[in-house]
Amino acid sequence: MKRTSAQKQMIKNTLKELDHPTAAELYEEIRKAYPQISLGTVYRNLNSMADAGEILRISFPDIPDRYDPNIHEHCHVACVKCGKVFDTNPLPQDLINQIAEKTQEITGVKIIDQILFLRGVCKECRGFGNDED
Amino acid sequence: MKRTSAQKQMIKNTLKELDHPTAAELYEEIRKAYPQISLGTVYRNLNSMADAGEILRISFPDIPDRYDPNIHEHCHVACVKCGKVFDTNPLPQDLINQIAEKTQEITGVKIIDQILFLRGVCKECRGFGNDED
DNA sequence: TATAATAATAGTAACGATTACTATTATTGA
DNA sequence: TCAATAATAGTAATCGTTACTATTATTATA
Repeated sequence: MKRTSAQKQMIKNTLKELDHPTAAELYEEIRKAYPQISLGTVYRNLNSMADAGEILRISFPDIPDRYDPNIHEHCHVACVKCGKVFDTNPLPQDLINQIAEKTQEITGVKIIDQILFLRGVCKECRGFGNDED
Repeated sequence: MKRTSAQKQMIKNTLKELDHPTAAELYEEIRKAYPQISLGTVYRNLNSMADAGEILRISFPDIPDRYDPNIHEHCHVACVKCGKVFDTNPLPQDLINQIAEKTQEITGVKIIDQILFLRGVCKECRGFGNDED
């Protein structure tokens, strides 16, 4: 049967404090208060929470996975320069669903997951607007 | 200045023969005719072609990148079981563009790339329809 | 409350995709 | 023909993540 642990709680709490952290970022943050925590423990707990649907795993190519305690958010943007991930909250999910349905017809692949996957350059990395807009 | 090479040509040709191959799959196929080719050479050429916009790199999380000589295709589905990638050709790109534009407003991230990222289970892996539909 | 069964952990090794490095080979402009 | 230098082959290294294993800690129950 499932058991609690101090580590699990720390991971949950720290996840809420940081903004879309990677496993490594969580690890480093928790280590400040609890140096003996293991990176494997962070991954194991993140995985089980994600599998249980308690948190969201955000997987973009080329950058480490990031995690989100807000499971209602379903679309993110990643900055190609710093790798930071942003919410895109009021997003027309219906449009994405439409596309998925059509795709299923065309390809015969039974769709179980759709993620619109946006990449760009964030304000910070653009130097607050002095670049090309 | 840029130079030609037999390897580069083989990679280009084999890319057209296979269906959305990975670098490793290309490597294995080319090795049949030219055993001394190096995996690094395959990667290097795929990268330079992709950077030059001559081919498309398809990056899904958890599976190795796949490559497509059809640069007009912009949306793919991947099977979560076998990792195969499928085209979804007549796809409403405008919808995706709409979403991207709205996202740029909300987040301030200047969007440079949008990929709708569909995952599912392909016909083959579903056993030709004897599974749940 | 003590204890036995066994989740969960820490620490480290392994993995797989990709990139980096380096000595060698091959293309090409002169 | 040949010198300059892209491109290569082969191998080592990297990085995010998972696997492994001995140890620790939780919890149901005696």
